[in-house]
Amino acid sequence: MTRSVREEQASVESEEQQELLSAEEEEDIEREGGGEGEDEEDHLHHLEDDDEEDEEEDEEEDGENKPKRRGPKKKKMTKARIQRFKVRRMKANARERNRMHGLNDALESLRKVVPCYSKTQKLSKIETLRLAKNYIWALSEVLRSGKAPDLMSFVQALCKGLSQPTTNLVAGCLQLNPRTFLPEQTPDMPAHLPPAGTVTYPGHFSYQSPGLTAGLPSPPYGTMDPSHIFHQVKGQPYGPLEPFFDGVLVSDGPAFDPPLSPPLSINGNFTSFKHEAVSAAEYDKSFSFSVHYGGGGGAAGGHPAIYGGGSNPRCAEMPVDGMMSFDGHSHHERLMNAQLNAIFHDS
DNA sequence: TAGGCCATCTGGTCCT
DNA sequence: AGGACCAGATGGCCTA
Repeated sequence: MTRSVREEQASVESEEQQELLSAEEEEDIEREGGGEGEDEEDHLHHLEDDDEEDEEEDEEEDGENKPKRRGPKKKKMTKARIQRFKVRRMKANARERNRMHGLNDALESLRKVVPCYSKTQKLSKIETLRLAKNYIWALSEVLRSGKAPDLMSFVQALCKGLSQPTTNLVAGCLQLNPRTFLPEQTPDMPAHLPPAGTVTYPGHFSYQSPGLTAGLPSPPYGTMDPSHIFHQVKGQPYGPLEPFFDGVLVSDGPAFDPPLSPPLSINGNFTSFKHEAVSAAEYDKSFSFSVHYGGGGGAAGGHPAIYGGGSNPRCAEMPVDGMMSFDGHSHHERLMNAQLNAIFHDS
């Protein structure tokens, strides 16, 4: 059953319960003070109620067989009490449903601002949270260090602690569209995006979150030049995130546990970034990374998990339709693709 | 068929 | 008292 069908069914059930609820409320009022229900008493008997009615009962029923219970007397559930309990329970259920829907909505919002958003292939709740945590951590590291990480370490930062399927999804997503991770402002930027929350610096790109929509909280991404984020730092194999990967670069699993509150420096000096030129020839030579990594060995062959996992449907058949995408190939995207090529081919 | 994921129900606890 | 929050239980759906 798809989620939408589920939700529809849930809403139908909810409506039915609303009707039932109002009907029972009437019934409750109608019956107030009358009747002594015996049928549903057993499983509701433990419930306490403060009604004045039925104060005296049950005392001699158990006799000496059971030890006397301390505390307030348990009161028998009358029909009216049962009805009130049901109404209360249904109200509580409805509230809980709404609460969980709100939680899910928030989670959906999070999915949209995290890399790899796809309408058709949604990340699970737990994976969304993990990826969001990694994303925040990686971006914070970039801000803190003031240096650009190489793409490899950035991707690995995103994938730390994620399941194999999600790792493959992230890797595949990155291959399909590197700018999904750190898009630049382009003329084809969705017009509905509000300028609010968009921080711009002279001479730099104004970064907007891929899935940012009006009404959503502004992610703390700030502004940065994507080419700086993804350029490979020569002589610096892992970039500023290197300490973060020491000893865990290849490992995959729950070992990853970055500090809960990474130092965040929003005053990072982005103007000190230098462009590292990638020639068009170099780009053309290496622009063929697709399909290279989907071998299917997973981490078994000693490779990082992002190169394997061909058995995973989430990787093998990447849903492109719902994926966040930006038309056209900008210079920056070509740079990113070139780096991706280098990464996936070198390993 | 087992396992993962999910929605929902439920009772307990805490807070206003 | 009532609502919010939480965690456990349960059952359905999907996939390998």
